[in-house]
Amino acid sequence: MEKVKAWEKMTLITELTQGLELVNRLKSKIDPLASPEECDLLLEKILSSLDKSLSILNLKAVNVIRDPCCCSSISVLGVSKFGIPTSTLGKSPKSEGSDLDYSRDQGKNMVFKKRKLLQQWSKQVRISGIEDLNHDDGYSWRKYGQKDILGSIHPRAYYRCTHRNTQGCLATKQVQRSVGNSSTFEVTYKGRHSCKIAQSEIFSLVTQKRQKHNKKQELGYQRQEQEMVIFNSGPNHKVENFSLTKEEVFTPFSFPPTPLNLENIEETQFFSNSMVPFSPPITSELSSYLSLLTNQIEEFAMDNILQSSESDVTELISTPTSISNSPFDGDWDLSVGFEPSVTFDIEEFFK
DNA sequence: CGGATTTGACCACA
DNA sequence: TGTGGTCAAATCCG
Repeated sequence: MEKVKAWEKMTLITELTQGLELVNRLKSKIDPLASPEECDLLLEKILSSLDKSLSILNLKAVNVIRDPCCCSSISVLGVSKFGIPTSTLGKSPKSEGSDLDYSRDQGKNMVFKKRKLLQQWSKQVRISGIEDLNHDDGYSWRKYGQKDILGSIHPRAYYRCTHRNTQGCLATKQVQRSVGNSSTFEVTYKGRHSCKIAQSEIFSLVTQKRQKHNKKQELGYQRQEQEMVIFNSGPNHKVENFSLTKEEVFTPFSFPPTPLNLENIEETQFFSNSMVPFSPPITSELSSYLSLLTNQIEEFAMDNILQSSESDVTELISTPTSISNSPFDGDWDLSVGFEPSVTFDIEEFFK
């Protein structure tokens, strides 16, 4: 058994390293002189490599049912993933089956009353400096509570997605001023966004970016800008620690199968399932996406493979789990390794 | 006036 | 029973 796991790890490392290398090679090829065929070939290889990795990983999640509300959830990288149904994640034995507890006003909000049900995943980031905490991550949040926390000078604020009522988006976040450094905020995200508004906003902004870019080109801009994706956050938005429990799956950009308008067709293609190779246009956006892919692979390798020793796992997440933190134990969805929000700075992205 | 925030009360869970 | 998370009425704000 251990040997199998070791073999899987090795294969994953190999495949992902290869993917990384290919992406870098492709990046270097993305210029007007590169032939489309060459790019196609490299893309095919990258996709094949990533698919292999995912096949291995998905074997572990074969029993996982797809999330009913995000049934076609696809990460920003186009990596197909298995979602874990909201109603089965972190569920206490008590609340299984039809024994779902809703709020007192059951018909009104369909809001889960049981705390555990929302603990699908959590991630914690630290944000230095005063900024608009309601929009620091690209989503719009509504505060619904504040609570004094034992052992902490500062109260904890509770936010939920603005689209909770309109779209049933269950994403929430908690913001608390750091005890040591009061200019630092600790933000813990829970639940996943299923709202379409956030997604369409992102698409719309991407389109705006594209138009802006095209205009610049028309105006004779010579400089090639990497304007689509900026990694490792801006100076004010610092992702210091990140961790996921294995039952947690976060898809900040989980794209529904709803048809998208034609002007976003390129994004749609790119975001679609990696099993279907997409065809260029090779654009600066693609180059940027590939940057994202490169970083994700690097992070994936760092977080999930190279640092698989339990001692290295930052214990920031308080999600109750009886399973060890080793990323390769038990059933879990490794597509979280490609979770784009880890290094994806929305603010920088949309500047 | 409608949406967002505040805040005391309620509830689940350990 | 204490603590953390959520609800919902009251209040604020643009």
